[in-house]
Amino acid sequence: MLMLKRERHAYILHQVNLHNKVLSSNLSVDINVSEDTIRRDLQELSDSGKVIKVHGGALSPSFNEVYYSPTQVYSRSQKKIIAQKAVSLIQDGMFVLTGGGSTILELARVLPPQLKATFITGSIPAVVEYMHHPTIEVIVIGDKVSKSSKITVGGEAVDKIRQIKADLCFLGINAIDIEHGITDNDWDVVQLKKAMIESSQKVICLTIAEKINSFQPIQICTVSQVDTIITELPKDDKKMQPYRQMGIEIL
Amino acid sequence: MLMLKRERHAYILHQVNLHNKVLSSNLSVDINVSEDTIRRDLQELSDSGKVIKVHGGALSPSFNEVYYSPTQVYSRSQKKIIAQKAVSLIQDGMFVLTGGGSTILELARVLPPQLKATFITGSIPAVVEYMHHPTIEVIVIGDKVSKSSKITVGGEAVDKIRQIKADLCFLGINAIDIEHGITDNDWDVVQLKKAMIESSQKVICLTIAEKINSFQPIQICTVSQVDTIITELPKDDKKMQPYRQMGIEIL
DNA sequence: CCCAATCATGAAAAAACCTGCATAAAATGT
DNA sequence: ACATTTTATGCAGGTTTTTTCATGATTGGG
Repeated sequence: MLMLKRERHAYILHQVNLHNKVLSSNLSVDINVSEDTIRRDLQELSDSGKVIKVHGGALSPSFNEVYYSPTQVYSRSQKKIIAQKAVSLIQDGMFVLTGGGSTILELARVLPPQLKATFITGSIPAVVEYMHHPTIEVIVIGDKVSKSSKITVGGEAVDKIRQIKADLCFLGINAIDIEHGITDNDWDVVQLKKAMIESSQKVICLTIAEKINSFQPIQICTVSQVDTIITELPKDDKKMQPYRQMGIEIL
Repeated sequence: MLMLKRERHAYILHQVNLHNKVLSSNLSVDINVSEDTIRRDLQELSDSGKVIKVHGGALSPSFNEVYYSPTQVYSRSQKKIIAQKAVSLIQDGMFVLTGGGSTILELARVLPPQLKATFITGSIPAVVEYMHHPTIEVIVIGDKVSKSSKITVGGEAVDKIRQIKADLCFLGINAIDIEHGITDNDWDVVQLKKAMIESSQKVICLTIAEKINSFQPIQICTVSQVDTIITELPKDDKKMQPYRQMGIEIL
Protein backbone atom coordinates (compact mmCIF):
# COMPACT_ATOMS: atom_id res chain seq x y z
CA MET A 1 0.00 0.00 0.00
CA LEU A 2 1.32 3.41 -0.95
CA MET A 3 0.20 6.35 1.09
CA LEU A 4 1.04 10.01 0.90
CA LYS A 5 1.96 11.81 4.04
CA ARG A 6 -1.38 13.54 4.30
CA GLU A 7 -3.16 10.23 3.89
CA ARG A 8 -1.05 8.63 6.57
CA HIS A 9 -1.84 11.47 8.93
CA ALA A 10 -5.56 11.08 8.32
CA TYR A 11 -5.30 7.33 8.75
CA ILE A 12 -3.34 7.62 11.98
CA LEU A 13 -5.76 10.20 13.33
CA HIS A 14 -8.67 7.95 12.53
CA GLN A 15 -7.03 5.02 14.28
CA VAL A 16 -6.25 7.11 17.34
CA ASN A 17 -9.79 8.39 17.57
CA LEU A 18 -11.11 4.89 17.13
CA HIS A 19 -8.95 2.98 19.58
CA ASN A 20 -7.59 5.72 21.82
CA LYS A 21 -4.09 4.52 21.08
CA VAL A 22 -1.75 3.41 18.35
CA LEU A 23 1.60 1.63 18.36
CA SER A 24 4.37 2.81 16.07
CA SER A 25 5.34 -0.76 15.28
CA ASN A 26 1.77 -1.53 14.40
CA LEU A 27 1.27 1.44 12.12
CA SER A 28 4.57 0.74 10.45
CA VAL A 29 3.43 -2.62 9.10
CA ASP A 30 -0.11 -1.37 8.41
CA ILE A 31 0.99 1.45 6.18
CA ASN A 32 4.18 -0.27 5.08
CA VAL A 33 6.66 2.47 5.84
CA SER A 34 9.58 2.53 8.22
CA GLU A 35 9.03 3.19 11.89
CA ASP A 36 11.11 6.32 11.54
CA THR A 37 8.53 7.76 9.20
CA ILE A 38 5.75 6.85 11.59
CA ARG A 39 7.64 8.47 14.42
CA ARG A 40 8.04 11.65 12.38
CA ASP A 41 4.32 11.58 11.57
CA LEU A 42 3.42 11.17 15.21
CA GLN A 43 5.80 13.97 16.10
CA GLU A 44 4.05 16.33 13.72
CA LEU A 45 0.58 15.30 14.83
CA SER A 46 1.73 15.75 18.38
CA ASP A 47 3.13 19.21 17.64
CA SER A 48 -0.23 20.33 16.33
CA GLY A 49 -1.96 18.79 19.33
CA LYS A 50 -3.89 16.12 17.45
CA VAL A 51 -2.40 13.26 19.43
CA ILE A 52 -0.28 12.75 22.53
CA LYS A 53 2.98 11.08 21.65
CA VAL A 54 4.34 8.56 24.12
CA HIS A 55 7.11 6.02 24.12
CA GLY A 56 5.96 3.30 21.76
CA GLY A 57 3.17 5.11 20.00
CA ALA A 58 0.55 7.77 20.66
CA LEU A 59 -2.66 8.30 22.57
CA SER A 60 -5.83 10.24 21.94
CA PRO A 61 -5.77 13.78 23.34
CA SER A 62 -9.06 12.98 25.03
CA PHE A 63 -7.30 10.09 26.71
CA ASN A 64 -6.71 11.95 29.93
CA GLU A 65 -10.29 13.05 30.34
CA VAL A 66 -11.54 9.60 29.38
CA TYR A 67 -9.87 8.20 32.43
CA TYR A 68 -9.99 10.89 34.99
CA SER A 69 -10.04 14.65 35.03
CA PRO A 70 -13.53 16.07 35.26
CA THR A 71 -12.46 19.69 35.10
CA GLN A 72 -10.18 21.66 32.83
CA VAL A 73 -12.20 22.08 29.67
CA TYR A 74 -10.41 23.95 26.93
CA SER A 75 -11.60 27.59 26.64
CA ARG A 76 -14.46 26.96 28.99
CA SER A 77 -15.48 30.56 29.49
CA GLN A 78 -15.87 31.07 25.77
CA LYS A 79 -18.04 28.01 25.58
CA LYS A 80 -20.22 29.36 28.34
CA ILE A 81 -20.87 32.49 26.28
CA ILE A 82 -21.81 30.31 23.33
CA ALA A 83 -24.09 28.20 25.50
CA GLN A 84 -25.89 31.29 26.79
CA LYS A 85 -26.61 32.45 23.26
CA ALA A 86 -27.76 28.99 22.20
CA VAL A 87 -30.16 28.45 25.07
CA SER A 88 -32.25 31.42 23.97
CA LEU A 89 -33.33 29.50 20.87
CA ILE A 90 -34.97 26.69 22.82
CA GLN A 91 -38.66 26.99 23.65
CA ASP A 92 -41.09 24.90 25.64
CA GLY A 93 -42.38 21.83 23.85
CA MET A 94 -39.55 21.61 21.36
CA PHE A 95 -37.76 18.43 20.31
CA VAL A 96 -34.04 19.09 20.33
CA LEU A 97 -31.36 16.88 18.80
CA THR A 98 -27.85 17.43 20.17
CA GLY A 99 -24.44 15.93 19.56
CA GLY A 100 -21.66 15.67 22.07
CA GLY A 101 -18.61 17.72 22.90
CA SER A 102 -17.76 20.16 25.62
CA THR A 103 -19.71 23.05 24.12
CA ILE A 104 -22.90 20.99 24.15
CA LEU A 105 -22.19 20.10 27.76
CA GLU A 106 -22.00 23.77 28.66
CA LEU A 107 -25.34 24.23 26.95
CA ALA A 108 -26.80 21.40 29.01
CA ARG A 109 -25.64 23.09 32.18
CA VAL A 110 -27.30 26.42 31.47
CA LEU A 111 -30.74 25.13 30.51
CA PRO A 112 -33.32 27.12 32.48
CA PRO A 113 -34.78 24.92 35.21
CA GLN A 114 -38.41 25.38 34.19
CA LEU A 115 -37.80 24.46 30.54
CA LYS A 116 -40.08 21.69 29.30
CA ALA A 117 -38.56 20.20 26.19
CA THR A 118 -37.41 16.83 24.87
CA PHE A 119 -33.70 16.30 24.28
CA ILE A 120 -32.48 13.51 22.04
CA THR A 121 -28.83 12.58 21.93
CA GLY A 122 -26.34 9.79 21.64
CA SER A 123 -23.73 11.54 23.75
CA ILE A 124 -23.28 9.82 27.10
CA PRO A 125 -21.91 12.86 28.95
CA ALA A 126 -24.79 14.93 27.57
CA VAL A 127 -27.31 12.37 28.82
CA VAL A 128 -25.73 12.53 32.26
CA GLU A 129 -26.13 16.31 32.28
CA TYR A 130 -29.69 16.23 30.95
CA MET A 131 -30.63 13.69 33.60
CA HIS A 132 -29.91 16.24 36.29
CA HIS A 133 -32.49 18.61 34.86
CA PRO A 134 -35.84 18.51 36.68
CA THR A 135 -38.28 18.88 33.80
CA ILE A 136 -36.81 17.95 30.45
CA GLU A 137 -37.36 14.55 28.86
CA VAL A 138 -34.28 12.68 27.72
CA ILE A 139 -34.17 10.20 24.86
CA VAL A 140 -31.00 8.22 24.27
CA ILE A 141 -30.02 7.06 20.81
CA GLY A 142 -28.79 3.52 21.33
CA ASP A 143 -25.90 1.78 19.60
CA LYS A 144 -22.27 0.97 20.17
CA VAL A 145 -20.41 3.55 22.22
CA SER A 146 -17.32 5.13 20.68
CA LYS A 147 -14.92 5.57 23.56
CA SER A 148 -13.03 8.41 21.97
CA SER A 149 -16.04 10.59 21.26
CA LYS A 150 -18.28 9.14 23.97
CA ILE A 151 -21.29 9.00 21.71
CA THR A 152 -23.17 6.08 20.26
CA VAL A 153 -22.29 5.40 16.64
CA GLY A 154 -23.39 2.94 14.00
CA GLY A 155 -26.21 2.01 11.68
CA GLU A 156 -28.79 1.59 14.42
CA ALA A 157 -28.11 5.07 15.71
CA VAL A 158 -28.32 6.58 12.23
CA ASP A 159 -31.59 4.74 11.55
CA LYS A 160 -33.10 5.93 14.80
CA ILE A 161 -32.18 9.52 14.09
CA ARG A 162 -33.71 9.30 10.62
CA GLN A 163 -37.04 8.38 12.23
CA ILE A 164 -37.06 11.65 14.12
CA LYS A 165 -38.13 15.07 13.00
CA ALA A 166 -36.70 17.51 15.50
CA ASP A 167 -37.25 21.24 15.78
CA LEU A 168 -33.65 22.10 16.51
CA CYS A 169 -30.29 20.45 16.10
CA PHE A 170 -27.34 21.71 18.11
CA LEU A 171 -24.02 20.57 16.76
CA GLY A 172 -20.67 21.19 18.36
CA ILE A 173 -18.33 21.26 15.38
CA ASN A 174 -14.61 20.77 14.94
CA ALA A 175 -13.96 22.74 11.80
CA ILE A 176 -15.80 24.93 9.33
CA ASP A 177 -14.79 26.96 6.33
CA ILE A 178 -16.53 28.32 3.24
CA GLU A 179 -14.84 25.98 0.84
CA HIS A 180 -15.07 22.62 2.67
CA GLY A 181 -18.16 23.28 4.78
CA ILE A 182 -18.33 21.52 8.14
CA THR A 183 -15.67 18.85 8.47
CA ASP A 184 -14.50 16.33 11.02
CA ASN A 185 -11.94 13.55 11.37
CA ASP A 186 -13.98 10.65 12.67
CA TRP A 187 -15.91 8.66 10.10
CA ASP A 188 -18.54 7.33 12.47
CA VAL A 189 -19.23 10.69 14.03
CA VAL A 190 -19.64 12.22 10.60
CA GLN A 191 -22.37 9.72 9.72
CA LEU A 192 -24.20 10.61 12.91
CA LYS A 193 -24.02 14.33 12.36
CA LYS A 194 -25.15 14.02 8.77
CA ALA A 195 -28.26 12.17 9.88
CA MET A 196 -28.92 14.69 12.61
CA ILE A 197 -28.77 17.58 10.18
CA GLU A 198 -31.22 15.90 7.84
CA SER A 199 -33.65 15.16 10.65
CA SER A 200 -33.94 18.71 11.93
CA GLN A 201 -35.91 21.75 10.89
CA LYS A 202 -33.17 24.08 11.98
CA VAL A 203 -29.44 23.39 12.30
CA ILE A 204 -27.38 25.42 14.76
CA CYS A 205 -23.61 25.05 14.85
CA LEU A 206 -21.73 25.87 18.01
CA THR A 207 -18.01 26.53 17.85
CA ILE A 208 -15.30 28.66 19.35
CA ALA A 209 -14.00 31.24 16.88
CA GLU A 210 -10.64 29.48 16.77
CA LYS A 211 -12.16 26.69 14.67
CA ILE A 212 -13.73 29.03 12.14
CA ASN A 213 -11.95 28.81 8.78
CA SER A 214 -10.22 25.52 9.47
CA PHE A 215 -10.95 22.12 8.01
CA GLN A 216 -10.48 18.41 8.58
CA PRO A 217 -10.46 15.35 6.29
CA ILE A 218 -14.13 14.35 6.16
CA GLN A 219 -17.06 16.56 5.15
CA ILE A 220 -20.32 16.60 7.10
CA CYS A 221 -22.23 19.18 5.08
CA THR A 222 -21.86 22.40 3.17
CA VAL A 223 -22.11 25.77 4.85
CA SER A 224 -25.44 26.46 3.15
CA GLN A 225 -27.09 23.58 5.02
CA VAL A 226 -26.52 25.39 8.29
CA ASP A 227 -29.11 27.86 9.56
CA THR A 228 -27.23 29.44 12.44
CA ILE A 229 -23.66 29.67 13.68
CA ILE A 230 -22.93 30.64 17.26
CA THR A 231 -19.49 31.70 18.44
CA GLU A 232 -18.22 33.70 21.38
CA LEU A 233 -17.59 36.68 19.08
CA PRO A 234 -20.00 39.64 18.85
CA LYS A 235 -22.56 39.03 16.12
CA ASP A 236 -21.10 41.57 13.69
CA ASP A 237 -17.49 40.45 13.97
CA LYS A 238 -15.50 40.70 10.77
CA LYS A 239 -14.44 37.06 10.89
CA MET A 240 -18.04 35.96 10.38
CA GLN A 241 -18.72 38.30 7.46
CA PRO A 242 -18.39 35.67 4.67
CA TYR A 243 -20.89 33.42 6.40
CA ARG A 244 -23.33 36.26 7.01
CA GLN A 245 -23.20 37.07 3.31
CA MET A 246 -24.28 33.51 2.53
CA GLY A 247 -27.43 34.09 4.51
CA ILE A 248 -26.37 32.23 7.63
CA GLU A 249 -27.65 33.67 10.88
CA ILE A 250 -24.76 34.60 13.16
CA LEU A 251 -25.23 34.83 16.93
CA MET B 1 -2.34 -7.37 26.38
CA LEU B 2 0.10 -4.58 25.73
CA MET B 3 -0.27 -1.39 27.70
CA LEU B 4 1.88 1.66 27.29
CA LYS B 5 3.32 3.28 30.37
CA ARG B 6 1.00 6.23 30.16
CA GLU B 7 -1.96 3.91 29.90
CA ARG B 8 -0.88 1.94 32.92
CA HIS B 9 -0.57 5.14 34.91
CA ALA B 10 -4.05 6.20 33.89
CA TYR B 11 -5.40 2.79 34.72
CA ILE B 12 -3.73 2.71 38.12
CA LEU B 13 -4.94 6.22 38.88
CA HIS B 14 -8.44 5.24 37.91
CA GLN B 15 -8.33 2.22 40.18
CA VAL B 16 -6.94 4.21 43.08
CA ASN B 17 -9.62 6.84 42.75
CA LEU B 18 -12.25 4.17 42.48
CA HIS B 19 -11.29 1.83 45.28
CA ASN B 20 -9.09 4.10 47.39
CA LYS B 21 -6.35 1.50 47.34
CA VAL B 22 -4.48 -0.83 45.04
CA LEU B 23 -2.14 -3.76 45.63
CA SER B 24 1.01 -4.12 43.58
CA SER B 25 0.50 -7.85 43.27
CA ASN B 26 -3.00 -7.26 42.07
CA LEU B 27 -2.10 -4.69 39.45
CA SER B 28 0.73 -6.88 38.27
CA VAL B 29 -1.58 -9.69 37.20
CA ASP B 30 -4.26 -7.29 35.95
CA ILE B 31 -1.97 -5.46 33.58
CA ASN B 32 0.28 -8.43 33.03
CA VAL B 33 3.65 -6.89 33.80
CA SER B 34 6.16 -7.67 36.53
CA GLU B 35 5.70 -6.27 39.99
CA ASP B 36 8.91 -4.32 39.52
CA THR B 37 7.30 -2.35 36.76
CA ILE B 38 4.25 -1.70 38.90
CA ARG B 39 6.44 -0.55 41.74
CA ARG B 40 8.23 1.88 39.47
CA ASP B 41 4.90 3.16 38.20
CA LEU B 42 3.67 3.67 41.73
CA GLN B 43 6.93 5.39 42.59
CA GLU B 44 6.48 7.87 39.75
CA LEU B 45 2.83 8.48 40.53
CA SER B 46 3.82 8.96 44.13
CA ASP B 47 6.58 11.42 43.19
CA SER B 48 4.04 13.58 41.40
CA GLY B 49 1.66 13.30 44.33
CA LYS B 50 -1.06 11.38 42.53
CA VAL B 51 -1.02 8.50 44.99
CA ILE B 52 0.47 7.64 48.37
CA LYS B 53 2.81 4.71 48.09
CA VAL B 54 2.78 2.23 50.94
CA HIS B 55 4.19 -1.20 51.57
CA GLY B 56 2.34 -3.52 49.24
CA GLY B 57 0.64 -1.00 47.01
CA ALA B 58 -0.72 2.54 47.09
CA LEU B 59 -3.54 4.59 48.55
CA SER B 60 -5.61 7.49 47.35
CA PRO B 61 -4.13 10.88 48.31
CA SER B 62 -7.48 11.67 49.89
CA PHE B 63 -6.89 8.63 52.05
CA ASN B 64 -7.16 10.52 55.29
CA GLU B 65 -10.47 12.14 54.48
CA VAL B 66 -11.87 8.97 53.02
CA TYR B 67 -10.81 6.85 55.91
CA TYR B 68 -12.82 8.73 58.48
CA SER B 69 -15.77 9.65 56.31
CA PRO B 70 -18.85 7.52 56.88
CA THR B 71 -19.67 6.66 53.26
CA GLN B 72 -21.91 3.61 53.60
CA VAL B 73 -18.77 1.56 53.19
CA TYR B 74 -20.43 -1.32 54.94
CA SER B 75 -22.91 -2.32 52.27
CA ARG B 76 -20.42 -1.39 49.61
CA SER B 77 -17.79 -3.87 50.70
CA GLN B 78 -20.39 -6.59 50.49
CA LYS B 79 -21.15 -5.55 46.95
CA LYS B 80 -17.46 -5.71 46.14
CA ILE B 81 -17.39 -9.30 47.27
CA ILE B 82 -20.38 -10.03 45.06
CA ALA B 83 -18.76 -8.27 42.13
CA GLN B 84 -15.58 -10.30 42.54
CA LYS B 85 -17.53 -13.52 42.40
CA ALA B 86 -19.52 -12.35 39.41
CA VAL B 87 -16.55 -11.27 37.35
CA SER B 88 -15.17 -14.80 37.33
CA LEU B 89 -18.09 -15.90 35.15
CA ILE B 90 -17.23 -13.54 32.32
CA GLN B 91 -14.96 -14.81 29.59
CA ASP B 92 -13.39 -13.26 26.53
CA GLY B 93 -15.74 -12.86 23.61
CA MET B 94 -18.94 -13.04 25.60
CA PHE B 95 -21.98 -10.82 25.12
CA VAL B 96 -23.16 -9.63 28.49
CA LEU B 97 -26.47 -7.96 29.26
CA THR B 98 -26.55 -5.97 32.48
CA GLY B 99 -29.10 -3.86 34.30
CA GLY B 100 -28.32 -0.95 36.57
CA GLY B 101 -27.93 -0.52 40.30
CA SER B 102 -24.99 -0.15 42.61
CA THR B 103 -24.03 -3.81 42.60
CA ILE B 104 -23.72 -3.78 38.82
CA LEU B 105 -21.57 -0.66 39.11
CA GLU B 106 -19.22 -2.47 41.46
CA LEU B 107 -19.03 -5.25 38.92
CA ALA B 108 -18.13 -2.73 36.24
CA ARG B 109 -15.31 -1.44 38.40
CA VAL B 110 -13.62 -4.78 38.93
CA LEU B 111 -13.60 -5.98 35.34
CA PRO B 112 -10.05 -7.11 34.54
CA PRO B 113 -8.42 -4.67 32.14
CA GLN B 114 -7.53 -7.22 29.49
CA LEU B 115 -11.09 -8.57 29.25
CA LYS B 116 -12.44 -8.46 25.71
CA ALA B 117 -16.20 -8.73 25.88
CA THR B 118 -19.29 -6.83 24.76
CA PHE B 119 -21.49 -5.24 27.39
CA ILE B 120 -25.05 -4.24 26.58
CA THR B 121 -27.07 -2.10 28.96
CA GLY B 122 -29.60 0.67 29.26
CA SER B 123 -28.17 1.95 32.52
CA ILE B 124 -26.48 5.30 32.07
CA PRO B 125 -24.18 5.03 35.11
CA ALA B 126 -23.16 1.56 33.96
CA VAL B 127 -22.33 2.89 30.49
CA VAL B 128 -20.16 5.57 32.08
CA GLU B 129 -18.25 2.92 34.02
CA TYR B 130 -17.89 0.61 31.04
CA MET B 131 -16.56 3.49 28.95
CA HIS B 132 -13.57 3.74 31.25
CA HIS B 133 -12.54 0.22 30.44
CA PRO B 134 -9.78 -0.03 27.84
CA THR B 135 -10.92 -3.05 25.84
CA ILE B 136 -14.58 -3.89 26.27
CA GLU B 137 -17.20 -2.87 23.73
CA VAL B 138 -20.22 -1.01 25.02
CA ILE B 139 -23.67 -1.09 23.45
CA VAL B 140 -26.34 1.25 24.76
CA ILE B 141 -30.00 0.32 24.62
CA GLY B 142 -31.70 3.51 23.50
CA ASP B 143 -35.06 4.92 24.64
CA LYS B 144 -36.45 7.45 27.05
CA VAL B 145 -34.38 7.85 30.20
CA SER B 146 -36.12 7.23 33.49
CA LYS B 147 -34.63 9.77 35.85
CA SER B 148 -35.41 7.79 38.96
CA SER B 149 -33.72 4.57 37.87
CA LYS B 150 -31.30 6.17 35.38
CA ILE B 151 -31.95 3.51 32.79
CA THR B 152 -33.66 3.71 29.43
CA VAL B 153 -37.21 2.34 29.52
CA GLY B 154 -39.99 1.86 26.99
CA GLY B 155 -41.08 -0.22 24.06
CA GLU B 156 -38.08 0.60 21.93
CA ALA B 157 -35.72 -0.60 24.62
CA VAL B 158 -37.68 -3.82 25.14
CA ASP B 159 -37.76 -4.45 21.39
CA LYS B 160 -34.04 -3.93 21.08
CA ILE B 161 -33.30 -6.33 23.91
CA ARG B 162 -35.53 -8.97 22.33
CA GLN B 163 -33.34 -8.83 19.22
CA ILE B 164 -30.31 -9.82 21.25
CA LYS B 165 -29.16 -13.25 22.33
CA ALA B 166 -26.60 -12.69 25.07
CA ASP B 167 -24.42 -15.24 26.83
CA LEU B 168 -24.88 -13.81 30.29
CA CYS B 169 -27.34 -11.51 31.99
CA PHE B 170 -26.33 -9.84 35.25
CA LEU B 171 -29.28 -8.50 37.18
CA GLY B 172 -29.06 -6.52 40.37
CA ILE B 173 -32.30 -7.43 42.09
CA ASN B 174 -34.35 -5.79 44.78
CA ALA B 175 -36.16 -8.77 46.22
CA ILE B 176 -36.33 -12.53 45.82
CA ASP B 177 -38.13 -15.31 47.62
CA ILE B 178 -39.19 -18.83 46.80
CA GLU B 179 -42.87 -18.04 46.63
CA HIS B 180 -42.92 -14.81 44.60
CA GLY B 181 -39.71 -15.23 42.62
CA ILE B 182 -37.85 -12.06 41.71
CA THR B 183 -39.93 -8.97 42.32
CA ASP B 184 -39.59 -5.21 41.95
CA ASN B 185 -41.64 -2.06 42.38
CA ASP B 186 -41.10 -0.14 39.13
CA TRP B 187 -43.33 -1.16 36.23
CA ASP B 188 -41.02 0.04 33.47
CA VAL B 189 -37.96 -1.55 35.00
CA VAL B 190 -39.77 -4.84 35.34
CA GLN B 191 -40.58 -4.87 31.61
CA LEU B 192 -36.91 -4.32 30.86
CA LYS B 193 -35.66 -7.04 33.17
CA LYS B 194 -38.19 -9.54 31.84
CA ALA B 195 -36.93 -8.96 28.33
CA MET B 196 -33.33 -9.24 29.45
CA ILE B 197 -33.95 -12.59 31.11
CA GLU B 198 -35.60 -13.96 28.00
CA SER B 199 -32.73 -12.80 25.80
CA SER B 200 -29.95 -14.49 27.75
CA GLN B 201 -28.57 -17.99 27.87
CA LYS B 202 -27.71 -17.69 31.51
CA VAL B 203 -29.28 -15.43 34.14
CA ILE B 204 -27.21 -14.39 37.14
CA CYS B 205 -28.82 -12.47 39.98
CA LEU B 206 -26.68 -10.28 42.20
CA THR B 207 -27.98 -9.24 45.59
CA ILE B 208 -26.87 -8.62 49.12
CA ALA B 209 -28.12 -11.29 51.49
CA GLU B 210 -30.36 -8.78 53.20
CA LYS B 211 -32.73 -8.87 50.21
CA ILE B 212 -32.99 -12.64 50.12
CA ASN B 213 -36.44 -13.82 51.17
CA SER B 214 -38.18 -10.48 50.69
CA PHE B 215 -40.64 -9.44 48.02
CA GLN B 216 -42.12 -6.45 46.24
CA PRO B 217 -45.38 -5.84 44.30
CA ILE B 218 -44.49 -6.76 40.73
CA GLN B 219 -43.06 -10.08 39.61
CA ILE B 220 -40.19 -10.25 37.11
CA CYS B 221 -39.80 -14.02 36.95
CA THR B 222 -39.91 -17.17 39.02
CA VAL B 223 -36.91 -18.48 40.91
CA SER B 224 -36.60 -21.41 38.49
CA GLN B 225 -35.83 -19.05 35.62
CA VAL B 226 -32.63 -17.99 37.38
CA ASP B 227 -29.44 -19.96 36.80
CA THR B 228 -27.17 -18.43 39.43
CA ILE B 229 -27.52 -16.29 42.54
CA ILE B 230 -24.53 -14.43 43.93
CA THR B 231 -24.48 -12.95 47.42
CA GLU B 232 -21.73 -11.95 49.79
CA LEU B 233 -22.36 -15.09 51.88
CA PRO B 234 -20.18 -18.20 51.62
CA LYS B 235 -21.58 -20.55 49.00
CA ASP B 236 -22.85 -23.12 51.49
CA ASP B 237 -24.61 -20.66 53.80
CA LYS B 238 -27.80 -21.98 55.35
CA LYS B 239 -29.85 -19.05 54.08
CA MET B 240 -29.36 -20.14 50.50
CA GLN B 241 -30.26 -23.78 51.13
CA PRO B 242 -33.83 -23.63 49.68
CA TYR B 243 -32.53 -22.12 46.44
CA ARG B 244 -29.75 -24.65 46.16
CA GLN B 245 -32.30 -27.41 46.48
CA MET B 246 -34.18 -25.99 43.49
CA GLY B 247 -31.07 -26.52 41.40
CA ILE B 248 -29.94 -22.91 41.40
CA GLU B 249 -26.20 -22.39 41.43
CA ILE B 250 -25.13 -20.38 44.46
CA LEU B 251 -21.87 -18.43 44.48
C1' DC C 1 11.56 -13.23 67.05
C1' DC C 2 10.64 -15.41 62.64
C1' DC C 3 9.43 -15.78 58.05
C1' DA C 4 7.14 -14.78 54.01
C1' DA C 5 6.16 -10.95 51.38
C1' DT C 6 7.77 -6.81 49.65
C1' DC C 7 11.28 -3.68 48.45
C1' DA C 8 15.67 -1.48 46.40
C1' DT C 9 19.47 -2.00 43.49
C1' DG C 10 22.09 -2.97 39.65
C1' DA C 11 22.94 -5.60 35.47
C1' DA C 12 21.51 -6.86 31.06
C1' DA C 13 18.63 -7.19 27.10
C1' DA C 14 15.21 -5.54 24.21
C1' DA C 15 12.70 -2.04 22.30
C1' DA C 16 12.18 2.54 20.94
C1' DC C 17 14.35 6.79 20.07
C1' DC C 18 17.19 10.53 17.86
C1' DT C 19 20.64 12.37 14.59
C1' DG C 20 22.80 12.91 10.50
C1' DC C 21 23.29 11.57 5.97
C1' DA C 22 22.16 9.66 1.31
C1' DT C 23 18.75 9.08 -2.00
C1' DA C 24 14.78 9.96 -4.48
C1' DA C 25 10.82 12.40 -5.52
C1' DA C 26 8.37 16.74 -5.97
C1' DA C 27 8.26 21.58 -6.43
C1' DT C 28 10.21 25.65 -8.09
C1' DG C 29 12.88 28.78 -10.80
C1' DT C 30 15.28 29.94 -15.16
C1' DA D 1 13.31 21.48 -20.79
C1' DC D 2 16.81 21.70 -17.45
C1' DA D 3 18.88 22.98 -13.14
C1' DT D 4 18.05 24.03 -8.37
C1' DT D 5 15.78 23.83 -4.23
C1' DT D 6 12.72 21.69 -1.12
C1' DT D 7 10.60 17.83 0.87
C1' DA D 8 10.06 13.06 2.09
C1' DT D 9 11.90 8.72 3.20
C1' DG D 10 14.98 5.04 4.60
C1' DC D 11 19.10 3.52 6.87
C1' DA D 12 23.19 3.25 9.95
C1' DG D 13 24.94 4.46 14.26
C1' DG D 14 24.77 5.52 18.89
C1' DT D 15 21.73 6.92 22.87
C1' DT D 16 17.91 6.51 25.93
C1' DT D 17 13.96 4.24 27.86
C1' DT D 18 11.69 0.41 29.45
C1' DT D 19 11.48 -3.88 31.26
C1' DT D 20 12.75 -8.19 33.45
C1' DC D 21 15.63 -10.77 36.40
C1' DA D 22 18.77 -11.83 40.18
C1' DT D 23 20.38 -10.53 44.58
C1' DG D 24 20.06 -9.22 49.19
C1' DA D 25 17.99 -5.97 52.45
C1' DT D 26 13.80 -4.56 54.77
C1' DT D 27 9.29 -4.87 56.53
C1' DG D 28 5.48 -6.17 59.39
C1' DG D 29 2.04 -9.59 60.94
C1' DG D 30 1.66 -13.61 63.76
